Amino acid sequence: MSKAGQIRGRGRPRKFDEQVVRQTILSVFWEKGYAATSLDDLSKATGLVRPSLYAAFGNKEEMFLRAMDDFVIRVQSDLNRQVPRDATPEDALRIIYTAMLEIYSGAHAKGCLVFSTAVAEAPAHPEIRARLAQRLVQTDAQFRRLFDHTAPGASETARQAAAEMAAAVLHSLGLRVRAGAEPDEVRRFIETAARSIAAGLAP
Amino acid sequence: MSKAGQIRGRGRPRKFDEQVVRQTILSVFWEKGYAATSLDDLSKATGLVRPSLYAAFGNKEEMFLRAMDDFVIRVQSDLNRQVPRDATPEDALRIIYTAMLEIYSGAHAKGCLVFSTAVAEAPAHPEIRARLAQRLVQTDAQFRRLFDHTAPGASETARQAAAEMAAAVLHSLGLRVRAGAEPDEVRRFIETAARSIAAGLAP
DNA sequence: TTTATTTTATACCGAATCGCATAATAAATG
DNA sequence: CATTTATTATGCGATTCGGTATAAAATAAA
Repeated sequence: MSKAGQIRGRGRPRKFDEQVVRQTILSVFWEKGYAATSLDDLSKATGLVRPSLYAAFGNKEEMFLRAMDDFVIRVQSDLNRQVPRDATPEDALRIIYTAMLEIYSGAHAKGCLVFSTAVAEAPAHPEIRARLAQRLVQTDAQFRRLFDHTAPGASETARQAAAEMAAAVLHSLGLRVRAGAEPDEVRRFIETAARSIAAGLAP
Repeated sequence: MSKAGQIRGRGRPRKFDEQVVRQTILSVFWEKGYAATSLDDLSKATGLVRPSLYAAFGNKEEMFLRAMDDFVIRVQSDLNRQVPRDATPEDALRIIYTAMLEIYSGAHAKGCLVFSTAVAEAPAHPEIRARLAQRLVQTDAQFRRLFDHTAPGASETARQAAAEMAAAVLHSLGLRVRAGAEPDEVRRFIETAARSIAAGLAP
């Protein structure tokens, strides 16, 4: 309860910033994965003692679900900032994939919190699986909207096919970075993928 | 040591079949993931007591590495059995993806042991990461060879691009099944993917 | 000041973890 | 039969795990 933070409540004031702590939790899960992250890890990283973490964010799974949300928010805002409205499909894909490569190749964390970390926990945690499934359909839909906008001349089936291929490339991108692929190698992969997906929209 | 099994050694004979136990270990890791699988789980499933597991297969990470190998062997033999030598690229992709969907949609286990489970452990376990990376390049190379054989008329860059796209679709396939996508939905994804990749090889 | 409320700090719980040390057992070998 | 070797069975040990109970501290409201 009382996560508003706006109005100072009645009792003892918190000595932490909820947004900062959420970003810290995200970074720990991102770096170490779900199972390998202990509540002690989170406690040490955030400076909050375990009962405070529970009171503020619930149990470990709820913390991870929040981290997934925060991860998606960060990615989306990054993409919205970088992708111009009037790009060609090929350029848009190049920009998106390059931005994702940047995100996936962070200082410590490697790969995607959703496509590489959440995926492993999906069988055991229905909530995580549901969120992952939701993310997959949203990604398909976003690419679909991108192509509806940037390649309105292409057929509907072509746009749908391109969207699914574009999503597949994104999934593969996360995997390749997580596996430690060389950045140059990944950039080449991005280039050929953008080109061949766009080719399916041209004629 | 003494894994040959061919000649009965000197000491007390094993009362388990190594191949059977390896398949059991694979199925447990496949179903529950790496971190969520305890040595007790493996012990119960195999009927072997923990020290016997250690003596025969090493520690948990070594067991998982073996499971990865066994998984790949099973997949490869399945594909070799199903993919005809003279198929078109489109048919070959359809057959391969459909077979993989079948494998990924097993009774209990859902998804790919390599692309969904090993991926999560890659940051913490260099050996697993190395094997995952190796698997990625081998998959690319296999699709490349497939297209070299089934679409010799296409340009080299077209074949290479198609191979990388085909691998990306495979990675995405594992994710979608793991996330609980409906089989019909996945089959439709397979169909459009096979078609659009093959289209890039035709002209 | 007194009371109510919220957060923090300390300490603890029971369960589960991996790995191993040791002893009992079963076969081959001399 | 005695010895050697390999496997199995028992059990522990030290640690870590997620989660919580309880008390101390800090602020607002009465």
